[in-house]
Amino acid sequence: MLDPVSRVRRFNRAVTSAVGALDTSFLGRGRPLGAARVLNAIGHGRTDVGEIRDYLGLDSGLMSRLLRSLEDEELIETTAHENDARRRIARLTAAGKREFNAYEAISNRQAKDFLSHHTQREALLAAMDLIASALGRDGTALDEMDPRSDEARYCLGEYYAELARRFKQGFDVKLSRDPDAKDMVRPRGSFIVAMSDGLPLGCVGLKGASGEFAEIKRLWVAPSARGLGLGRRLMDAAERAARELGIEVLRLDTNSALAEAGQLYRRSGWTEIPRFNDDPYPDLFFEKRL
Amino acid sequence: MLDPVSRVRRFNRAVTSAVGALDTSFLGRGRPLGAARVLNAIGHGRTDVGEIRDYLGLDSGLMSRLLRSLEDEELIETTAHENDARRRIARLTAAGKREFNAYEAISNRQAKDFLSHHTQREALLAAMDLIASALGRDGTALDEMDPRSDEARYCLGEYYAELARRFKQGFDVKLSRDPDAKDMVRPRGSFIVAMSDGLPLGCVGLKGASGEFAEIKRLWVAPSARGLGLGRRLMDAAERAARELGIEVLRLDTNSALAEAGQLYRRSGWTEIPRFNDDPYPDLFFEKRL
DNA sequence: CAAGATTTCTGACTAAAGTCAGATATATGC
DNA sequence: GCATATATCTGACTTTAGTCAGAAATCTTG
Repeated sequence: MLDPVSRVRRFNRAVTSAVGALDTSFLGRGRPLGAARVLNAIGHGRTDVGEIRDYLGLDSGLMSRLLRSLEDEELIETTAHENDARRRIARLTAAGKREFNAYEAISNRQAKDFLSHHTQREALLAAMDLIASALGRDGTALDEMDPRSDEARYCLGEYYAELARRFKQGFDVKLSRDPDAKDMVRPRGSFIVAMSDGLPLGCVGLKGASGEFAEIKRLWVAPSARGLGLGRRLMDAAERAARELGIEVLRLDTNSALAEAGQLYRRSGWTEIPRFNDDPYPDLFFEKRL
Repeated sequence: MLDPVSRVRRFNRAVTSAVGALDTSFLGRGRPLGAARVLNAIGHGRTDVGEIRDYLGLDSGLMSRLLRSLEDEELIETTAHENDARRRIARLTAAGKREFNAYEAISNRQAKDFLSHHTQREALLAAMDLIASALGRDGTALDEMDPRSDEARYCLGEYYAELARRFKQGFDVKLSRDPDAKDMVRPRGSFIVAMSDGLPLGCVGLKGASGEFAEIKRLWVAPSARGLGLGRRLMDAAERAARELGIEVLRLDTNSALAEAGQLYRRSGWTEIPRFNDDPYPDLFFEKRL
């Protein structure tokens, strides 16, 4: 009754039948599922035919025919790739955009209906985030971004909110040494965001150009993505960026209230050093030589 | 980025591709999905051909052919139903049992692998329970059971644990008026368990034979199934059972720390009355005339 | 027991998905 | 420039799923 394996399998069954219902709803617009999937992939910005084929796992012959059928419906147009005429680029026509929007509307309404039937909205959404992250962890990509981008600012906002929750004395960015965005952009530094299917799941900043060492700042992983090794991946990526920038010494500060972070640093080759700044929040200081 | 609808859709995408992988794994044994599904349904104890057809949503012609193909492989045998020779009963042969076990082993290993890749095990399982309950709520059946059955005892254990967590002074069954199991079995009373795909999600007891009124006891809903109206359904079922048993007055006691329960009673026609017993735990008392 | 209903089976189809061996056009490396 | 690799397309298949009409056997009800 409490066996974890049966619980996972119960989840699988529940989800399989729900997904079955989801699939048939796509047939509501008089188009076979294959063609609908290709149309959606194009609508979501995948234009390269080969990329769509890989993404959907289709045979090239089948893919070709699906493209032809969408062309016959005048929903898409294909052109040759500008640098490589072997490759084809597919784009939605005006009618194709309308059709794509209709599919989007169906999906959005379904999602809304699902949510509206439940009073446990937040718990349900948190559970969905957790599972989507767990299932999609191989699909989590680390992208270098500007720390002023929407994605980065979302991560930083969540990071500050979490510090405020976890520090006894609260947290106010203005009182801490908030790094200048330019110090976390090449060529001085870097800012990396972990993105999973459009949702930011974590970040880390590399703040350079402050003399003999650079600093790791703002390491954060979304609660729904913890335990998947994402913190480690972000730190590795930041170190890689540091090496590319010719940085030899890295430092960071943290607080002993953030136990997981401290563990991560110790386990990945950082050594504790004495306080090297006067920021009021940290009480633990680390260094790593690359 | 935080839009609930996008979060639901991200979950759908993650799960659809995971389920896709799950489906193809069934093909790993060289049998089309349809036949594999029928074999599994029979293995899980569904023997009546018509029942399987309804469960899997298959056309009778298709079903018939799938049965033939499984028979050709000598994985199943069919016989006529003993009371109705039109109906057919399907059973696994020894080879069929081996094959079914192989499918079970694949599913179990997949579930185990999934869990072993994550350190957030308990959080993940809780999230899966929540979502499975939310998706499968139409499939939650209320079954009358003996309060000494495994399912009932699991529910009661969870119920006591929750009271212990939520009451400031803790909770010890021995100090409360624990009803005799016989008073919650027909013809005196009843005990109802909400089952969803093998997992007990809630319970309620109807304790009769104590004079001029019967009592509702042990109303519990699993955390993962709250907000789905299950408490209401359980109460309705208990009242229905009470009417069948000719009971005219129902009473119950509860504690103001269980706010949701109090709300439910008030909203479904119960009226508060003065204390009618000397149990140390409750501080709220209700009555309903049927 | 006759008429009608129910359950399963069979035959004759269609649609969709998927496979595979070339053909064609283009790019790349020596 | 030529051999080789790559990307897409076409034709000729097969498999799987699903539909539908009607046959055959059996049950139910008046």
